[in-house]
Amino acid sequence: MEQILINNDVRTYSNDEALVKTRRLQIIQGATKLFVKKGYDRTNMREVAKACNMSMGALYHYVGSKEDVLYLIIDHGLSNLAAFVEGACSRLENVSATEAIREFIEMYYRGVDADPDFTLFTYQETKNLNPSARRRVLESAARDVAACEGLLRRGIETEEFKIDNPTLVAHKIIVLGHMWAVRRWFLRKHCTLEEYIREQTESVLKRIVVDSHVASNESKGKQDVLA
Amino acid sequence: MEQILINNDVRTYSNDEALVKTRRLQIIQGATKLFVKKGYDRTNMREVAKACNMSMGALYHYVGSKEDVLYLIIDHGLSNLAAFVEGACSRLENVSATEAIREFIEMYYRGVDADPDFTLFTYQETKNLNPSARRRVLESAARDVAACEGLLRRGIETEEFKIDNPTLVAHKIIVLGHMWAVRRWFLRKHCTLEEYIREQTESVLKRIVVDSHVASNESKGKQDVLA
Amino acid sequence: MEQILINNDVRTYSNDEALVKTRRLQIIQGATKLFVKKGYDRTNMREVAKACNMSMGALYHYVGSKEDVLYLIIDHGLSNLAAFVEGACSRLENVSATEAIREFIEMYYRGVDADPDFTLFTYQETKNLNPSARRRVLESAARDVAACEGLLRRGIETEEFKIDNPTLVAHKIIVLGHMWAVRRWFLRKHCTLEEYIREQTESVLKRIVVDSHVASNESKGKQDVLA
Amino acid sequence: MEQILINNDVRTYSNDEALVKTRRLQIIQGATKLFVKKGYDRTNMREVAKACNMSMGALYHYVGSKEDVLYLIIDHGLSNLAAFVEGACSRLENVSATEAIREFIEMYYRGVDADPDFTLFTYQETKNLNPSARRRVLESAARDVAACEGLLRRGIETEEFKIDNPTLVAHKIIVLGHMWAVRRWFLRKHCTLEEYIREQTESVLKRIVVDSHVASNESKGKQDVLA
DNA sequence: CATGAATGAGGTTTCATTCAT
DNA sequence: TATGAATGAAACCTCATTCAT
Repeated sequence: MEQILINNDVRTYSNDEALVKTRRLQIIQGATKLFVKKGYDRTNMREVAKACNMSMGALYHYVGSKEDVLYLIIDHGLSNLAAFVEGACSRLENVSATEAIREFIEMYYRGVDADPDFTLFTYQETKNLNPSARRRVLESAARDVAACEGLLRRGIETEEFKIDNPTLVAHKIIVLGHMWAVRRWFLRKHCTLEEYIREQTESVLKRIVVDSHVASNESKGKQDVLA
Repeated sequence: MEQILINNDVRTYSNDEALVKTRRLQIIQGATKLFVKKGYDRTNMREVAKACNMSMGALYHYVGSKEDVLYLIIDHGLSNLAAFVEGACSRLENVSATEAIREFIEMYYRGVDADPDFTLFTYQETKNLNPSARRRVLESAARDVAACEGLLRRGIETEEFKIDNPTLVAHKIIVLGHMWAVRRWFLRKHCTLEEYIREQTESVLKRIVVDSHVASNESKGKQDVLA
Repeated sequence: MEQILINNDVRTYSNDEALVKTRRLQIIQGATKLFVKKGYDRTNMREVAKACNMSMGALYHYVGSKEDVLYLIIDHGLSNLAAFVEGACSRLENVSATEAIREFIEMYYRGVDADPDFTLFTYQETKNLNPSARRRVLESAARDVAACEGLLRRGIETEEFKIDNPTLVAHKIIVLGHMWAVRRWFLRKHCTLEEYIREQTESVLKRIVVDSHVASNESKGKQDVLA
Repeated sequence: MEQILINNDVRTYSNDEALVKTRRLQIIQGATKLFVKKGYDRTNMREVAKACNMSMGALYHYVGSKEDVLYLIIDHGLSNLAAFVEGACSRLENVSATEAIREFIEMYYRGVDADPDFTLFTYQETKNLNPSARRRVLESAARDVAACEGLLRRGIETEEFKIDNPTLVAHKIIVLGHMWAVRRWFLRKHCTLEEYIREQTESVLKRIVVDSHVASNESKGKQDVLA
């Protein structure tokens, strides 16, 4: 009888961790494309195996179930995005709040754009996850909002910003980033990523920067608006 | 040869149009709840029939396939929302552009809130529609944006607004409305619909109203912010 | 509670015999066309009702089941053909055996041609009848052969014919008549009914007429062959 | 995208051609018996699977649909019969036309007798095939007739035969072969295959052989008739 | 006598998962 | 470690028949 191992909450029959990692990446890449194109439920494991250049048996060596594949994909995407966010925040500790928001938006939106399928995917398939996995996704999403909110609150403390409900503003920043992926079919026809980033950035700053600070940022802001 | 009647591109075996309408509404109401909760693919037709208080046979009297149910739901929701939008726009012909945008946002967001399941649903299940039905959904979504864009352009002509890319702004107004439904699980915890509407309204207006007009609207705007 | 009546082995709720007859003819005509085109099993009762200009309820007033419809069709066709055969035989009592066979073939083949759908139908759908109805069909078919065989035996007795196995010859005459309907798709392209009848007639007679009689029929036979 | 392999226009999920061949033969044998006994439409796939000693899933590994099973059966039977016919014709190139027809009839009828279910089947179920498969069946049937007609025309050229409409005669030879299978229920009671073959052979030859040749074949012909 | 809406058993087909090789 | 044939439960959909109107 073969030994059953659990690695990262997902079953495998292999105890070669490096191999498991490699194969699972292979699975994530193959399956994401399919799931995004056809939807999770409309894709069967034969197709997944094919897209990963594996046999069905091999697939089930590194994964315990179809839902595990979904979980791996989402887990992978969330980690990537979380790394983006963490990296951004740590690098923004020493700039002005205004500049931090500017940079955060730019980085987050570029992070979404780097793997738009993943973002679209979370909007469409999160409901198919089991409750605990779903909670993880939602918590992760909330974490992004919280990170952004942290920057906003810093600006409030330094009196650069005046915001009634920073959570709401942070949330808006985040979801408008997601929309760049989710509404690609529409936005692609009407603007570039750079335009989109500038529009959301200026819009947010105009809403939150207190008047006395506007003056100091005027030159840069004006350039953007006039560009 | 086969006795197949079509209403609205959806097959029925009945000639009684009123009955078809009633039963289909029954189906739409029963199925939407289920589909939103479990997802379209995870819900089977036996469950749908039960939720509609019908037998399977009766269900298939008024509907040709499972996908038809999806189509009916989306068609119904789009019609409702389109009616909202049209109604709004016709009533806003004689007010100032600023006031029109205020009212449009209020009405659209309340429209979304009236049936949040439907909006969430379109974000999750549109991909399961056949190409022609999917096109209809996307066109309808584009129509909402266009309606809003029309109001913005009116403001530009009257020089109330100054906007670089009105399509982009209109799109933002619309999707932030959708987000009220899609991200309910988050937003419910942090604000009411009224707050959400006010936040997006003020944010947008601050971005687009030209300075000389800000003065004239100042009293009202201040009230909002301070409320 | 309505009275249940049986008429001709088939259930009806009506006791107006004339009406039953009319409606059933209506059913036979409507259903035969459909059954021949799509096959008995592929045709549903909704389609049958439509083809008969009846509601489903009306259909079931005059017929107890779908199989009853099949039974009525086959019964009707067999009666017609049996009448043909009986009529033919009675009119042929006083002619020479050779002439009788000539006329029998002509009449039988024309009988088949008068309703080719029915003959095709019996070859395709007899197996769908219940055992007792199926036995009736087979017996009826055997009766046709027996009638023809009777004419052949008459010729043997009068020494017009010399036949080893009259049953076999009679059977051939009958099935070649059926083939005119069953293989219509092929024969239509290569001959007319008249040619077909002449070919089978001459072929049979050449096989069975004793030499001394050939002389007496020579003039007519030659004409046919040379025609 | 989907891993669907096609062999012979019929879907399979297996790459192992030999296995596919084996399993399909298994399916053909199991299903033919059932389809002939109960009819195609009255037989369900569960029964087919059981008759083939397979699970439903295994069945659908080697076949894409129920209609595919029908198609495989008919394709298999047609190939067998075509091989018979081709073999016969090639071996008959160097014999007299009379002898060729004798042998052709013998071989064709024995070919029908080797798998009478198949012939009966084509008469009953061809209509259930999709148009393109149906055309193949009809073309194949026409090919048999054409092969026979070729032999007849050879006899006409060598002046062994005199025939007005060789197509019609060839057609008769073929369908009377089919009738041995289709009307087994009748013929079995009245003659053996050998008698049936002799009867049709003599009948045909008497019809087509020109008088001067009859003499030369007289001895053999007489033997046959008297046997 | 006539209607056609309703029923629900049973049909075909798919697919996640296992296991012998 | 790797393969892919096999399983069978469960999905969608049809349709003969009944019965309230």
